[in-house]
Amino acid sequence: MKYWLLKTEPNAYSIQDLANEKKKTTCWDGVRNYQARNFMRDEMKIGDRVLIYHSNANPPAVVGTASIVKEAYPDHTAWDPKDKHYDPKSSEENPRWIMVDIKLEQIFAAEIPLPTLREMKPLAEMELLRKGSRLSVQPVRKKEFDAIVKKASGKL
DNA sequence: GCCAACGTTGGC
DNA sequence: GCCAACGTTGGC
Repeated sequence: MKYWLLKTEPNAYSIQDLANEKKKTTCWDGVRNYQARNFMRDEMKIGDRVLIYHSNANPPAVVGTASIVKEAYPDHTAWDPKDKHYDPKSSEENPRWIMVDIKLEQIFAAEIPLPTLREMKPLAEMELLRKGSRLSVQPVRKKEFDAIVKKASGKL
């Protein structure tokens, strides 16, 4: 089983929006970065665990967890000229972008803000905390995932 | 709103 | 294949 972190801007789509979905499940559409796509396409499997991160928020924070419930399939929003993430180079015959479905596991009672993440020793090498890191879909080490969930449960 | 750090595009 | 110009991300 693998561990991941997915970024979302709460202004556009927050973890509360996910909680409000039927079955607390949503398709993770709109990813338009090759490295992020490749992680979703090649490595994400049903049952993998996910940290949800609110970027461009006050403060930016890890706000909860989810899991993968459907593996990679074409992102149809790329074919819709009216969609914000429309890409004319993607077609039904040759889809360039893909998405997965995720299901909410838990919203942390207390989110973990970025400054706190930076103080946590087990997260010293975390991709999210690297200077200039912009990847919206990124792998997370088990010890990083566990440390964050443990912190959120108030056991640290 | 600013701007540093990236990623992509396209001329050559 | 290089690289300048441009667009985007995301913390502050």
